[in-house]
Amino acid sequence: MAATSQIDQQLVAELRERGLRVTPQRIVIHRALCSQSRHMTAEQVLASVSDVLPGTSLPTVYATLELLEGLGLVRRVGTGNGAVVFDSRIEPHAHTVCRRCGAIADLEGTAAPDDVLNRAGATGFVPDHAQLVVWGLCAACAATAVRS
Amino acid sequence: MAATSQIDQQLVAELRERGLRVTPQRIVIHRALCSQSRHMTAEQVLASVSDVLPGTSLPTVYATLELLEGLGLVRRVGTGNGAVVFDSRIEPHAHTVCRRCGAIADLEGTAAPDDVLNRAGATGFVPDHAQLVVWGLCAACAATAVRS
DNA sequence: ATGACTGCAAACTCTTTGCACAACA
DNA sequence: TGTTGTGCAAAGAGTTTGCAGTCAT
Repeated sequence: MAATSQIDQQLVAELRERGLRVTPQRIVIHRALCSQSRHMTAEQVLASVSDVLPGTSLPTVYATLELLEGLGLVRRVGTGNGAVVFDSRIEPHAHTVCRRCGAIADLEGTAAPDDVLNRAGATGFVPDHAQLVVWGLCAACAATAVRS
Repeated sequence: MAATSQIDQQLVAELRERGLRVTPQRIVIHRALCSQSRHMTAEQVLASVSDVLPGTSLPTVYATLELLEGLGLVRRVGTGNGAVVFDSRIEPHAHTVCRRCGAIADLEGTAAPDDVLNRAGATGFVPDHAQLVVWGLCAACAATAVRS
């Protein structure tokens, strides 16, 4: 694991600070999430990681994703159609999900309103993150749907 | 299926209009979702339905929930922690999900901003529904967390 | 040296599918 | 009466668990 990039350094610092071990798998999985196009499933992470670190197993991927989520370096996005993807973008942003093909895309410049967090807090709930998912048809699927 | 309530009538009308059959299972499953406390899992729906209609099967519950979702009478809410629940409230409203105990609650008076739908539409995406989920700790879990 | 982490295999949960029977229209 | 819908059983996908060996510290 040479060529310690800035991305890696952040992870290593977080791990060291908590007395957790720095392993090649954790480095590579974190890199995969940060560098690849976003919204990766566990399977996609494994595929990406396997190029660099053959033999890596799916249980390790899941364990590491859970760890990274706990460190706040990765977000889990659940769409409700059964798909769960992991996103390395921490800043609040919405996602669009196509009902037909399942494609997930970022929606830039759309944060969940503070209003919602405040309202949640008023009920005694302690919010830490808001996730906004927009359902519908992506441009490609909408085009074919019209034709039918 | 006597005692046709207003809830039932809406379902029957929708089914008839599309040439679909009106079956006891569909009536009872729809009633369960509308009358019970909200956010039911498929298993919970089955349990509730089984009191009235013993022998009802899980595949039928899933098929009917999918049908009702297609009719717009029920919403599927995916939280990302693996739980998928069904909600009979159609009006836009947010949900809070507890990271610790998994409890799901409604957040009144919080619709996803039109802004988001407009922005999604600007990308060619055809939105039909926005789902807003707030992650954090529910009041009960937050209280015990502080204590530790 | 020692204890945490990984890999393998298997188990587990949730959901869907195939097919024969039943029942709505 | 003709299909559509249901129930049963089994398959399928995705994720988690147990355990032995390995590796970071």
